[in-house]
Amino acid sequence: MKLVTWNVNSLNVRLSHLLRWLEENPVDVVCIQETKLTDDKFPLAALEAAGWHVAFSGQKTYNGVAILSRQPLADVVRNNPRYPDEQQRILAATIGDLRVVCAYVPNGQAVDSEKYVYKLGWMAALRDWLAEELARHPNLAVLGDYNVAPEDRDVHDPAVWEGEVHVSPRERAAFQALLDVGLTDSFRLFEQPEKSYSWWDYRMLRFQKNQGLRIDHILLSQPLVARCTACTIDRAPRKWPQPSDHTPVIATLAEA
DNA sequence: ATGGCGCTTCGCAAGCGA
Repeated sequence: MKLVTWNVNSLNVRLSHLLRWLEENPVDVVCIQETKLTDDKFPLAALEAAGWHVAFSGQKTYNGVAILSRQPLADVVRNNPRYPDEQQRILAATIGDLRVVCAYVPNGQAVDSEKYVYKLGWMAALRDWLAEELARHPNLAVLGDYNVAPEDRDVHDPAVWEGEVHVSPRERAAFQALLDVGLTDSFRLFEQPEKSYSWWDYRMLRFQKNQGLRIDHILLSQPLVARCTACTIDRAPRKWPQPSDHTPVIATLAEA
């Protein structure tokens, strides 16, 4: 089965991209970030017509997350129960024998800004909650836009980015703390092309020059690591007209 | 050093993203 994470940067604008990509790519679970839609505006009918079970949690203008699944979703949880948050950034659901968490980690804006402090606190609370989720659900997959490039090889030019938001030592430590509860970055289980990224700035021809960051990740608990046979980034939709600045990341799991 | 682009909104400029 295939699990996907994709920050669509407005589901309103990108619905046609999403539907096209889903037609071209037979997958089972899709975690979406930055829907930027209140729940009353969510395109539920279009996605159900395409054969998806859907859970979503949105707000006006910013953030918003959704999970699409070929199988029914159960035990849907909005937000981190340990961290009251007006911003809609987390959705969890049980799908078959998997517990799936869709996460949109705060951007952080600039190191030491108010938003950066929020990001670090938010990630620490996520870690605490994921430790509990993992105890309840050994088959845990956490997919999302983490807004952290874990290592220098995930950054097109580490010298330019040194100390900046997305790569700062405290953000990388907060990301490592997520792994330390018992999760693994599935992308690095496998040989990967050099200069693999999942986001490129719209400006300055960053995509054409492949000057990006790898900030969208699929983290797997140990039993799922044992089942994981591939993790890839699909750059194709970034080349379509009016693309999201992020591109899908796909993990493949063998049946238990 | 700056801005470049794109999306959003009680739009016509500004906040935010990354």
